[in-house]
Amino acid sequence: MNDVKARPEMEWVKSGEVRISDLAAELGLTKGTVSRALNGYEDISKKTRKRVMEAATKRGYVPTTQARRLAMGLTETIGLVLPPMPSQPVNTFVSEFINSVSAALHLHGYDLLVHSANSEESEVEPYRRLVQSRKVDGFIIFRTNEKDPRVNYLLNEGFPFITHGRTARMAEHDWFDIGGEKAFRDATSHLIKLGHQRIGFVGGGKEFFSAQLRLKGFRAMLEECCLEKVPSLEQPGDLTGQGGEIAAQNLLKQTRPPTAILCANDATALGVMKAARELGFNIPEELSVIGYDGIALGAYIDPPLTTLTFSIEESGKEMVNLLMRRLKNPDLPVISKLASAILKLRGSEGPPSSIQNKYMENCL
Amino acid sequence: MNDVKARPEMEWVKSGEVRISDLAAELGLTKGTVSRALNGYEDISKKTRKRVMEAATKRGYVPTTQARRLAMGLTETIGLVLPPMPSQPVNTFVSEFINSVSAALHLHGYDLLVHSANSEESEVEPYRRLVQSRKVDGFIIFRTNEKDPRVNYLLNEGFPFITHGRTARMAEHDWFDIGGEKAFRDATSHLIKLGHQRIGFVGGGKEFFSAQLRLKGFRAMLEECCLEKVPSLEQPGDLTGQGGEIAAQNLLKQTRPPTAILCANDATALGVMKAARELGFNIPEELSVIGYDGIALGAYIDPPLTTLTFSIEESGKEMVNLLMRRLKNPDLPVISKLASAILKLRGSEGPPSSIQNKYMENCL
DNA sequence: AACAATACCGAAACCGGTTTCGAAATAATT
DNA sequence: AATTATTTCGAAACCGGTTTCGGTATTGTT
Repeated sequence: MNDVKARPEMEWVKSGEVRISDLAAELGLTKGTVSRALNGYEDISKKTRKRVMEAATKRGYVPTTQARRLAMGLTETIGLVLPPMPSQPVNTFVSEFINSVSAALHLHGYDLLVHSANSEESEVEPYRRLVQSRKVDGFIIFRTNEKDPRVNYLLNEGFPFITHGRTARMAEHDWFDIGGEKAFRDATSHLIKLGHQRIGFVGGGKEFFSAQLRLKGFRAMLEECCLEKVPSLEQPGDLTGQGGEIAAQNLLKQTRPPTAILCANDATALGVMKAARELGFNIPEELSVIGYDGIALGAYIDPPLTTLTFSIEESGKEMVNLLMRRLKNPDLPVISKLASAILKLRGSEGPPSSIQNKYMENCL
Repeated sequence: MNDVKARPEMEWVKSGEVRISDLAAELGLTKGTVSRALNGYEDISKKTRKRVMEAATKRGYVPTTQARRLAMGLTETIGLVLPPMPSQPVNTFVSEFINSVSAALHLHGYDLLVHSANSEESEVEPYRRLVQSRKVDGFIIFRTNEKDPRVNYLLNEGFPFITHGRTARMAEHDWFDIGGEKAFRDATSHLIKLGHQRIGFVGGGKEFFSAQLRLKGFRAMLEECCLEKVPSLEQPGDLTGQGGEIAAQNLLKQTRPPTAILCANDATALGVMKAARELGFNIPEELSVIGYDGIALGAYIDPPLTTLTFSIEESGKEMVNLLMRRLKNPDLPVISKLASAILKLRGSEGPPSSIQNKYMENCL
């Protein structure tokens, strides 16, 4: 019907127009034989294999993915569902993560299907759809909650996935996480050594298990250093900049505000810094702030944000490896990997203006 | 082989296990009939259609995507190739964009395939692979260059795509862009009205056509206001924070540094602000800075970044609409949409410390 | 030289759908 | 009642590959 190709300067053959049957006909073979020749079966003579290979490259034959996948009964595709965006406007983590996951998957011949979650429907709906229509072989889940419906659904379904972050059912599924406890112990220790005694904490909501672990590390180090635990210094957050703002206001408007604030992630820290500035606190002279994630833009703000971090690229690579292992052998026992974050000092923390370390002297 | 399902609490049937042939057998029909019944063909009696529909929902039948797509000869998938990341660490634009595109595609029943570009190979290689293996029906391209190899390749191939940003061959392909000329005219005018006379500009590299247009708008407004064009005040950039830093140093170390700097995008602006601070310039008192993109985090830095912006969500939606139109009818004439950015004042600009507006008086 | 073993390839089924075509059954027309 | 038009569905081809199975040709054995 459309023989009007209408692009005269196109000289070389349009690629992707040659099918396996064309190759077969051209070579006087059947498509089965051609297929086996290309896929390295042993029952093909070196001579014909060579003929087939050469013809394939010469004609630019590339198998149609859809057909191959249908025949082989797999999709070679991994799904990644973006959490509803409005809740996390300030986040380069996502794109950096997508990039690393996509690159890692590509090494295994897999594609990445990115799906956006509609905030009006249930959280598991996108997963259900992708599973039912068999569009993916597995999932990469991040921002996991302690009790995560997505995890529940996929576990129930027996569908492969790996989470970024631990969950209440972490013994039943593969996961990758960064040791938030240890990280926050380190960060807290660092602040205490600088002389801070009233340290605030902005969390990530009870539902985020990993964020809870950060709180745990914070508390543990406080106790270890004999600093009293002040409930009002622990504020809930939601891993967003806005949540950080609100929490910071709650902290800094107190009669005895903290001299330092630890944040469950960098986005929160940005919000905290914004609120602190608006309330007239100088950072880091009057208030130290430490974040978590190591997003690249943290280096570009004033002052540069001190943060706890683990290479996002590494994370993606690691998760993909674990997931590939699972896909190759679904019956393997559950595996997990806990990476340790490092404290990246950049300038948003320092000694408090007035150092009163009597507690420390008593204790350490 | 694995009859050890090992999940006793799983009561309801695992979804996705029923094929169209199962349905057909159960109903005493052929799969062809079932298929037509489900897809609304007119040659099916209402009675059997109802039977089929009910059986389908009852058994939870969902067609296997791969098979359907193979049969229909389309992939219902759009490709998006991420540019190499190292060059743009500070950028939430990407994830926001992916999110909006993905959501918009979903409304049309399309999936988004995100591919990462390997910086070691040619820029078009990922596109070539996706085209040849027939994994996608079309592309969404962003960060287009004036002479864009990707555009050349796809045009030559006759493969559907839409660009975010104009190119030298914009008359030959669909595109969506934001009117950078007009936007920078507005921003420049705004600065001039505030009293600025020495205004710097940090560009996005000659290869980024849209960035060039922003420069054009800047120059046009300067001329319109009878301000002399100072070549040393126009610095090249690369749309990254680092590029912004370098450019800012070049600008601010001059004997007569500018009192305001316009940046080709927000990432650049962040770099400029960083360098300015390090050189001891107060923003906005001693230096006004204006960016372009409207990334959300701009609101969370100090001072909040004034920027030119157009809804990223709108952009994604608009581009998807144009692309869908193209896919439905490849022979339609080229179409394009130019949206206009708005100047979002947030605080990183203000009047210069010493106002000397003799030029303006002469001219306006 | 007769027979068994091996190498090599063709034929056909299959993956799970869609779509065309024609035949049978039913309804409408004369 | 015979003929024609419609409705409704079955049969089969098709999309483009992969994989199993069986049958020649070729080689190896005695």
